[in-house]
Amino acid sequence: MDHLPSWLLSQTAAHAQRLVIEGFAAAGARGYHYRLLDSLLTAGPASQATLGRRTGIHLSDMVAALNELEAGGYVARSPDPQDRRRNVITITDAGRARAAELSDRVAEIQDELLAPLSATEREQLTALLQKLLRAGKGPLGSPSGPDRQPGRR
Amino acid sequence: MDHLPSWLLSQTAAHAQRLVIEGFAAAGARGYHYRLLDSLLTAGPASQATLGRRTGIHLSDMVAALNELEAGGYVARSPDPQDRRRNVITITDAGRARAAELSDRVAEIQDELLAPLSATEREQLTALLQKLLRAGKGPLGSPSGPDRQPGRR
DNA sequence: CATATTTCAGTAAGACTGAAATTA
DNA sequence: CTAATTTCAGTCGTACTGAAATAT
Repeated sequence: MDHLPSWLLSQTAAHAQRLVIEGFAAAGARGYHYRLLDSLLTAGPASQATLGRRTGIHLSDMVAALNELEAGGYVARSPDPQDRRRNVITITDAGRARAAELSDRVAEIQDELLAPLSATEREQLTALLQKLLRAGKGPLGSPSGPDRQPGRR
Repeated sequence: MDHLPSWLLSQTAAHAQRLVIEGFAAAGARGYHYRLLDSLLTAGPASQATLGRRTGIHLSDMVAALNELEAGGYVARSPDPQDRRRNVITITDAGRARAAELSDRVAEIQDELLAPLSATEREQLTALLQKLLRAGKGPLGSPSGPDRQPGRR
């Protein structure tokens, strides 16, 4: 049983998630919040659909997660004048501060999680997981670029 | 974001779990069932509490999972005459067949999951996850041996 | 017409908390 | 008394399905 990669992944992921939840709970945050703020910071404002593609968060979960971030003043939702189906999500100054705060916690969590591994082993693990993920997600890797103008016809 | 080990673990584990759920759904099973049957096969009959320690399944979830296995005729629950608080869980012949069936599916799933990795990389990944898990679970590793006679006083 | 986006209601497996009843 | 075991009722974060409403 402890030779099955799928089981090992579930268990280590559960362990990692325990640490994340524990680390974020004190700040009243959860994983989705950090994922979204980080994506907005590093890749800029985007529609909810694009955010979903970038972060792997389901569009149906996006609504509630953004509601929470908006209620905290960490992001702003504004209608896109170019495409009135869309909301443009922008990070606020408070959101930037929040992202920095959560980023610190995340760094601590990685250290705690990876404590049993050497620096070389950590890099190996990261590389292996990335390889697994990139290949597993989709044959073409789903570009997930910036919102493009939809074909007007 | 895709440099954070905790995030990579969540994502790869989610991917693995999609495969497992998909593979087991056709057989009307879920992960807990396989974990329990495998533990009964390889480590023998046990009380529910011991099974929980061996499989990492919560005792509060154990009840429902064993109910399901019992309803399928895969395990038998019988009171322990030595300690009337306990149930002794035993795998049946049907349970052994079920375990073999699920085991085949699990093997297929590992192949699909690990397809992007070479044999050496698969071993590396397994070893790294094991190291992470053993160190992370508990400083002393929680022996989880066979049911011992409780102190009679 | 088909497609994309946002939203809502509900489901699911896994992991957990808290408490009750029984027995050691 | 304390401690262990089984059971039940519920919560939680993550992930997903299906459908509606709106706009392209």
